[in-house]
Amino acid sequence: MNILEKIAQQKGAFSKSERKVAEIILANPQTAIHSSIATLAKMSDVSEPTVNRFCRRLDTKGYPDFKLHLAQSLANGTPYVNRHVEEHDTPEEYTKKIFESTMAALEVARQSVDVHAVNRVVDLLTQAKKISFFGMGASASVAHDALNKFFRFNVPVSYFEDILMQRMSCMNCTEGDVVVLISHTGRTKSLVELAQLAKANDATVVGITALNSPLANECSLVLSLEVPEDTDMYMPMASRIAQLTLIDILATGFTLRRGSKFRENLKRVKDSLRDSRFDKR
Amino acid sequence: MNILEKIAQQKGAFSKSERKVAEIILANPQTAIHSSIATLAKMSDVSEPTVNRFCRRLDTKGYPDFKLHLAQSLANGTPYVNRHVEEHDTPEEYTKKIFESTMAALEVARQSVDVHAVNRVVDLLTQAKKISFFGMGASASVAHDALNKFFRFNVPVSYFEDILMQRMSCMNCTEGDVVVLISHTGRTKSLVELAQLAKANDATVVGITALNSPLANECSLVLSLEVPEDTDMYMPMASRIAQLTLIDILATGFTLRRGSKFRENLKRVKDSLRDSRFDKR
DNA sequence: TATATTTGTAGTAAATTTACAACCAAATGC
DNA sequence: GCATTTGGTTGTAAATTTACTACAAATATA
Repeated sequence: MNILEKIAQQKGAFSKSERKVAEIILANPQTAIHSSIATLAKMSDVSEPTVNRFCRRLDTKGYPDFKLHLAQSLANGTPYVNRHVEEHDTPEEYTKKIFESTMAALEVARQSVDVHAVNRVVDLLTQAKKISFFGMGASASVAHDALNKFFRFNVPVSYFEDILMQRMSCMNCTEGDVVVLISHTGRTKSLVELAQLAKANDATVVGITALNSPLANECSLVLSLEVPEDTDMYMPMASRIAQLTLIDILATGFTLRRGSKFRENLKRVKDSLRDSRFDKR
Repeated sequence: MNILEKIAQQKGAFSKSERKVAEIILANPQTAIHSSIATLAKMSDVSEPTVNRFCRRLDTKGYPDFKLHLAQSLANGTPYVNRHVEEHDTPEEYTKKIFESTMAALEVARQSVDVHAVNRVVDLLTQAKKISFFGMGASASVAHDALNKFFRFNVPVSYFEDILMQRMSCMNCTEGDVVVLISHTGRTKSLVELAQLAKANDATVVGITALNSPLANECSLVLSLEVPEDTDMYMPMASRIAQLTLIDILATGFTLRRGSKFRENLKRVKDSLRDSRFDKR
């Protein structure tokens, strides 16, 4: 794994002085690889052995070995690291951090995606008589987005915010219908109930959720995403972006499966929006 | 340039002993980065200073610096680029491409964000009496997401899908209200109308949209995002993700501006969701 | 107050670099 | 044709920098 990401991740487990070292390195990794242990110690305002201990804590043999790892992480430009926003960050800083954290989260998510599962879900979706997307809270907007995408495909697709409407929709399911349930934690009670309801009515239930969660256990098929979430802010951010990207992937898989003729149709759908827009200059 | 290639290229220009060093390094570079200058000298059957001179000939500061360069060359990694999905891509391929394109798009977006504008919008939002988010089509789910976020802040916030409701909401604006309009192209007629309506009623109109677009021209303040969009699929993908990230940034700026006491309140909001969830194992 | 954890000091070992001398080969002068 | 010079290459040894270990002081924790 990217060692910068590792530093950011383990920052909580470090001691006070070690954290100082971590800060300095994260703030300026390019400088770090060109510094000796003495220079870095001085920059971080700690002693040399502390830097050394810091390196060991990251499972490296020592400082030179650590530098090697760091250099490799930096090889492809600056890597994206999940850095938490802090109290006194300037707008410039938190803007940068959020963009980079989001990118880092996507990288982690990418590696955790089960491509075979994606393929099977695309299979299911292309054969579905009807597709429904449901999510609560932050995941509701993801479901909403999925609706937008799949609606263009001229497929019967539904999405409801209202719990009762969701229930009724799941009640009316029949074989061949696919219900996609979106939840980061997989512990939202009402979604688990929807899963049970839909399954009882012979629908195929796909979960975009955490593995082994109550929701996952009720699903026919689970697409799991591993996302490092910044809990300091008490708001789901990265998970939602990863879910949306997964929706993009499913939608793309769908159009590819349908072939080029189908995509011409998509263009017509897009063109139909022309009247609602001002002309391009 | 990759230093391994450089060694291979310059091999002719080396002296006899230096060439020996080159051979050894090219044969097993992985071993080289973990060896000291003494070990490498012994392996190549030359003296230590020869190795040092060899390093300098490659425009490095010395042996440690050379090792750093070598390590970077050995780090396997491809930078993120916007790669278009193609007709016959396997699920593996298009999954990878979409993730990478999304990350590449975020990187571009990050560089195009005007931090000062972000800061001013955060200013406006923290002082707003009421905040509204509107968007059509794909941007509707972004507005929806913004609602989710700002709702937690215990601020009067609204979002409507229905055009008439949107209109009425803008009609009822008064000074101190902020209306945030989201549109990738900035050419959606109904949004431009909303902007005019809101402005006529003394609301501050913020646009998350393209610069110099009809919508941008009606806004008090514009947050523009430059996003490379994959038009082959006829679906907005990257733009939406960038917009969401921008919403995350605004929300984060908002909480930071409100101070730590406010964030404790956020935690309470989050905790209040506990009853609707299954316990964590 | 006792104990564990963290941190720094000082000394040591290792590694890298420098300075210099030996060597070799080609070129020049005698 | 042989000695001498010159330029470059290589290795030895010393100097310097660098990283690490052991232990003690300081700090936090029970």
